[in-house]
Amino acid sequence: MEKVNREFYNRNSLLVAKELLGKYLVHVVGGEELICKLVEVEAYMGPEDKAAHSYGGRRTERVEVMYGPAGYAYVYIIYGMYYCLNVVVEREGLPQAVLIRGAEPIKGLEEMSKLRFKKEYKELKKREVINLTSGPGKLCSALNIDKTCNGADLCGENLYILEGEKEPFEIGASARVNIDYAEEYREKPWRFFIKDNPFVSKGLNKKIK
DNA sequence: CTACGGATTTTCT
DNA sequence: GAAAATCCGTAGT
Repeated sequence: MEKVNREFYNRNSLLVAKELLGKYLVHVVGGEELICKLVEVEAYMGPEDKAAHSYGGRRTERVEVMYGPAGYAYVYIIYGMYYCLNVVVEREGLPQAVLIRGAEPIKGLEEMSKLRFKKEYKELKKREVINLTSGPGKLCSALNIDKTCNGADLCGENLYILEGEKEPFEIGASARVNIDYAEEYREKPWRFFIKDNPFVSKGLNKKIK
């Protein structure tokens, strides 16, 4: 399977977000490949987007990596306890990113289970299986993604994205999650997901029209 | 299955 | 000092 190249990332966040669905996220941990299929993402559009960390061109230590070239990881701590993984997109100087919100475990299930619940995969309850990677903080825990991954080169050997299978699927769109502060950008349909996939974090019921 | 509140600490004002 | 791109347990329907 082919690795996604830098040109893919060097485009508009909305475009990249949609095309990331169905691709495989890989993190090599202790020599083993942990692999998940991306099923839910959100586009953050940079300076114009009131929901983005880089809104208004804000440039702090935390968001610095978004100002660099495309194809690098932006990892930050949320609510003091969880990590969120983003893919930096667009050209250098234009700070856009795609938040990875949900994924389906493909390979390395035992290791993911231990990282997240400290249990064997077969010991997991149904609810726990779904909770392995069905949220931004959850998938970082299962894939052992933390602050040390901030700035990682996605065109490198440790953390990267593969093209994935060419199976067709339907894409859903909705408003982004937990950005009530973003005023007129709150309702923008910039969250994308694979319809009917159980590892999508929310919106399986009423929110989808 | 939905709703709510608490946990916990980095980041920025 | 307040907010934050979240998660989990508990209680209720």
